[in-house]
Amino acid sequence: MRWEELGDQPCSMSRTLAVVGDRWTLLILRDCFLGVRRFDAFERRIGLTRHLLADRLKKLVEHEVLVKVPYQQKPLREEYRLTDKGLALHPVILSLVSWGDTWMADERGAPIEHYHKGCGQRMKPVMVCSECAEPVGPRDIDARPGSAFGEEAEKLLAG
Amino acid sequence: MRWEELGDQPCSMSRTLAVVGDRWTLLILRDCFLGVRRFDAFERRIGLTRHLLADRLKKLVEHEVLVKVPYQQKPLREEYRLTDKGLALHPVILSLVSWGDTWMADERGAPIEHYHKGCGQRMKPVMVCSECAEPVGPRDIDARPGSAFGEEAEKLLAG
DNA sequence: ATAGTGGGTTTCATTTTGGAACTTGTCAAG
DNA sequence: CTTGACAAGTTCCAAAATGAAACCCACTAT
Repeated sequence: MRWEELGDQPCSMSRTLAVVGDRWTLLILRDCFLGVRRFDAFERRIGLTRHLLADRLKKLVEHEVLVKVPYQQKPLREEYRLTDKGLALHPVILSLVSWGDTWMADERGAPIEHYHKGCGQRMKPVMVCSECAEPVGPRDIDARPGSAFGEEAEKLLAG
Repeated sequence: MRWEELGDQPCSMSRTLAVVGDRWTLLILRDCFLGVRRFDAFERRIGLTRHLLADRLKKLVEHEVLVKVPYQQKPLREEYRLTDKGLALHPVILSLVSWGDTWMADERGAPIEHYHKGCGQRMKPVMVCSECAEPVGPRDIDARPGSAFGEEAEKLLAG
C-alpha cells in the first residue's frame, strides 16, 4: 500500500496517519504547539532540510491543519498557524510526549516538565471516558464496526 | 537529521518518534491493540510488504514494545505481544483514532465505534490533568525545561 | 509426491530523503 | 550604488528507504 492510499481506508487511524503519520510532520506540530510559526524557526529547531519542510508544511496546509497568515507585506511574509483542526491534535502530541517522558527518559528525567495552569501542579495527561470520566485502559474499550460500514469494517476487526 | 539521531535528542517527543514515528509501526500497533499477534495476520490486514513488516517488528521487539512468545513447537512459531511499555502506548493510538473519527470521517461517520465497558456508553477519550482531573487544552499547559537539562532544553523552548 | 502454511530473506527497480547551492524581493549599511 | 543579510522557498544530484515479486525452510495434510 502506498502513502496516498492510506487516507482512503475505512479506518480513522489510517486516515489520521495519512495526514500526520510522519516523523517530521509530528515534530513540526510539536513546535506549533510551543508557539513556533515561521519557516526558518522550524528549520533551525527541527534540523530537517528546507526541501522537506516546505513539502510537509504544504501538506499540512492542504489538509487544513495549518493556515498561512501574512505577518508583513513588502516583501510578503507568511507564518503558519494551527487551525481548530490542528489544535484538536493536542491530545496526540501530549500522549506522545508523555510516553517518552515515562519510557524513554535517561537518568536526568524528562527534558521538559509540564505544569497545569489550572491547578499549578506538575501533571501528566490521563485519558478518561467522555461519558463517565473514569480512566480508560487497553482492556476497557469495546470496538464495534460503525453501523454505516458493513463488511468493510468487519474485516478491520477480524484478527 | 537522520532517523537514528532522533532518539538522542533531549526531547521526549523525538525519542518517542524514534520508536513509533512511522506510519507502518503505528498501524501495526493499532492491530496489536485489536488482538492481532501473527506475522501473516499483520501482513494481510495492513497490506505492507513482508520485508518492511519483518523490519518494523524487529525494531519494536528491540525497543521492548513487543515481545516474541512461542505459541507452538515443531516447527517453532512465535507471536508478537504488547509489553507493558507497549500497552502504555494506548493513549497515543486512542487519540489518533479519535482525531480521525472527528476530523476525517466521511458522510457515513466513524468506521469503528468505541464503547466503554465500564459504563456501557459510546465514548470519546478525553485528556485530563492527573492532579486535578480537569480537561487539558492547548493553552492550559506550561512547559518548562527539566531541572537536569540546562541550556540544552532552553533551546527547545526558544521560538 | 504435491500442495499448503507460517515466518521469514533476497533481489532489484522505483521513490523518498539529505545536503548543498541557487533564487527572489526587500531593506540597511558603507 | 554595490554589498550583505534575511525570509521563504526551489533546484539538483547522490544516498537511503521502499514496493513488488520471487525464493527458502521446516513442517503438516491429502
